Amino acid sequence: MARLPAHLSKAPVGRERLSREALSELQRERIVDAAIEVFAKRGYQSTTVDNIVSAAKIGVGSFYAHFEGKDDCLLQCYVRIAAEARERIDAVVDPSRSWAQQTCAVLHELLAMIAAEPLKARVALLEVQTGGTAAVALYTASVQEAIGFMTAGRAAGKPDPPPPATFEEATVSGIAWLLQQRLARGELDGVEDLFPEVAEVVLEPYLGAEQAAKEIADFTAVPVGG
Amino acid sequence: MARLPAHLSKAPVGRERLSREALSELQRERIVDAAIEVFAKRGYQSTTVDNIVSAAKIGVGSFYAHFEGKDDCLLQCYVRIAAEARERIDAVVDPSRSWAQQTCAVLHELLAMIAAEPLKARVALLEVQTGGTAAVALYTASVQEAIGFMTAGRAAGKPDPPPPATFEEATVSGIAWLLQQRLARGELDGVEDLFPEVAEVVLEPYLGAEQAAKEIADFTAVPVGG
Amino acid sequence: MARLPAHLSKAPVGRERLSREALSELQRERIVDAAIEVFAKRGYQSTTVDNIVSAAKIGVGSFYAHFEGKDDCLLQCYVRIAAEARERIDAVVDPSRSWAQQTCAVLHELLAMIAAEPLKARVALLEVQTGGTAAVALYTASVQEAIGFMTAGRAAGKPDPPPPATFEEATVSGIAWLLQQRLARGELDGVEDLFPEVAEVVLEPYLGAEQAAKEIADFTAVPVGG
Amino acid sequence: MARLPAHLSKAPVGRERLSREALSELQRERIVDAAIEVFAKRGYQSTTVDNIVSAAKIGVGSFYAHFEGKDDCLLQCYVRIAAEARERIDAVVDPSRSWAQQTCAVLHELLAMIAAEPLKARVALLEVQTGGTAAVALYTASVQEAIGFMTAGRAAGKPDPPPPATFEEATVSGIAWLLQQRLARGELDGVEDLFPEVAEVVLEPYLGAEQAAKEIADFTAVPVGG
DNA sequence: GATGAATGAGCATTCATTCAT
DNA sequence: GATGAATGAATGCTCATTCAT
Repeated sequence: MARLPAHLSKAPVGRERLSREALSELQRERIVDAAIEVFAKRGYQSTTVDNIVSAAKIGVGSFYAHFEGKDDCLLQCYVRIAAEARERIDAVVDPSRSWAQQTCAVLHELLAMIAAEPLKARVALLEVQTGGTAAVALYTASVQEAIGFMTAGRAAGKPDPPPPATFEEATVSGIAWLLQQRLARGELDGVEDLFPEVAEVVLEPYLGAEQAAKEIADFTAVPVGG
Repeated sequence: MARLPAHLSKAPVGRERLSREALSELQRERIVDAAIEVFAKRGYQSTTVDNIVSAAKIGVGSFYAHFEGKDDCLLQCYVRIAAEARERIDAVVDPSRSWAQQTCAVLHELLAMIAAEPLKARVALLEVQTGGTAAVALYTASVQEAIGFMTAGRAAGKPDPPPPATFEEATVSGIAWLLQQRLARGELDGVEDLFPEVAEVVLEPYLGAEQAAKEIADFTAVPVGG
Repeated sequence: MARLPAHLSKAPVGRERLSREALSELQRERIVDAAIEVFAKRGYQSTTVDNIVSAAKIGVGSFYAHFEGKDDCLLQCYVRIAAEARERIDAVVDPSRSWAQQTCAVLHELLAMIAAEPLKARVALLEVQTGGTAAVALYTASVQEAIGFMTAGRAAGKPDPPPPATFEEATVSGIAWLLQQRLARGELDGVEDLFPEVAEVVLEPYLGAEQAAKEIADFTAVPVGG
Repeated sequence: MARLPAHLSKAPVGRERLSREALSELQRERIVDAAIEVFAKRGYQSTTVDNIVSAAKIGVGSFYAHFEGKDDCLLQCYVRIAAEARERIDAVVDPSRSWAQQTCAVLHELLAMIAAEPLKARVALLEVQTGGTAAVALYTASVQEAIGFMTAGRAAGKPDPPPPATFEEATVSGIAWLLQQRLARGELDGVEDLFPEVAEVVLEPYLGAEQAAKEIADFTAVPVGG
């Protein structure tokens, strides 16, 4: 079937239902894509609504039809990136495998995503910090989730003595920071090569150096957890 | 009492020397004090020069006589806080003692400072991040210095196997982040109680769990390293 | 009456074409009109953007949508006035007639314009001088053009001996100044009566007193060169 | 007698009278000198009081002790330059000589002064125009005086027919303009070489080309009117 | 008399947001 | 639904002027 121009495509009723609901959603996606790029390149604070609007090739009015304002747009960018990341990570984590292998898979995928889409990473890790209370809250929630996941390692590794209560928080934060710094400095090449180190930092306290190294080696042998 | 010529009217000789040169410096200090509070309470980005000026009870002109602009003001706030921190830490670190004890002293003093002056901590750890390139560079330098200090632990503890290359970076960043989060959430009570945990996170990888615990216990017994 | 879709609501076909493109141009004209008046009445230097904005009854933002700043606004005022003047002069000059008659026509029209629109004259002759390099350059170019036109009189009149090289420059400048002074002093009444004198000052050196007087009399008899 | 430092020189009563009155006057001269240079180099409008104060190496307070404000300072600069010019011209004009020779002497000295002190010329001819009503009025008065002097040529030359009423105004203005333009463009080299042309423009209408050339030649032979 | 720190009104400019078309 | 012209509050900053020392 030939592709019709958008303003004529509404005719078929089934299509219509789709149009109303999803056409708008499609447009929003387009804007979010453009916004992510602009936020990443100019920084949140010095991005103007006009910058986004120009990049997305829409009118200002359309922007405000989709977002409550600049804050909200950043929020939605974050939500989108987080959802994508979540999806990719879920696709890669095999719940039947050990916590250590799952952790390796998560970390590996995380680094792969950052390497593949540094602009998104920059928005999700860096710019979100300057986007006001709501954005920071969302980010913090993600960090908390990661902390939760990591804390499961205590059950898995039964470390003796157990690390202090704040250990997971410090570690997750530390890794997030590490990645931010690389992004801020533009040192993106080889982000993936950080995997062994990062994995070691996470696993060692639970499993001990020897076992941690073994798990990492195992994972590296068959990366996607297959 | 007869009015004396200006240059004679200030009895104590020392006072006069102070006048021109240092009176201005005193004023700058006053403004920096006010600015720190405002930056901490409103956030750097949403602080206006006028906010600072009102808080410091000076005219706008005076502000610009002391600072090149808002950026420069934040910079000077950071420099001031960093210098103070450096001074306090130097006062507390006894170079004749072991690396572990020195580290404990640094961490303990750091937490004490944060607990005592959370506003300054917030500016130095949080707001400085959104203050433009120069401010971030300064902050990064401080972090690097801390990383350098921590790396000295490798020689002290001779851990086998040694932690990965990025370990120190991740740990320093992690702790900075941890503290930032508490500050951001306003969870300041008990910041000092974090000392044992934080110290453990730092010492354990170099000294092992047992020895780390011992050092912390030793330090806690005679805090200021006396 | 039923509400029509926007693109049909403007009955005359020609109107629609005008809309987007020219409506903005129309607005700019309105602002320029207002700006000319304000510049003339307050002087360029002590005119604020706000003065213009108030006079034009627009928002500040609209001003900056049309002009790069105050400088640019003056520039555009000058360009507009110069274009109008050029148009009127072209309409009045008959290239088939003698240089002397053309010169009379130019001078006469010039004086008529000044008499009719003293505010524009004031901006074009006076305020433009204080409007920065670009504005002065434009003005200087106009003066040079006038000098070029006048120099053609050497071929027409074959004066013996010829006037000195700087004669035309001094004369054009002198007349410009004369008119400026009258404008500055507000002595605008009867500017047109200056025509015989001004024309004599210009023509005499090329044609001699007698012939100059004759040409002026001829012109005055049938002003618009008909 | 040895020169004492200024603050000790008041002792002798006679000196004291001088001090009070003239010391202040001397200071004012120094400031005016500095101000002329600054006005000439930066333009009146973009000169700040601070610029002048720095150049004159005085405090702001002293500036306001001598001048009512920036306007007044320009005014006094103009007055000073005009007085100097007047003095130099008076020194060079021999009232016993013919009007033509006196005119030559005036014009020659004028050009010499401009060549010798272009900064002063720039202030007196250019910057004074942007210095507000009072300054312009003063300048206009000078021009009027020159017009008066020139009009005396009518009696001297008995031109037939006499030039139009505005002739002198146009000529004086034209020459002033000519010189301004050279100053504005920085084309100062050879300003003195303009003398023959300028003199011809002024003399010719009264004396006719032949006689004018003769007077100029006579003057050039023995320049200073001796 | 001289100083310069302090003042704050005033300015040009930006940009998030609205709304008529 | 989409557009973008118009808005105007808000901001950072300058500089003429004052006044306590």
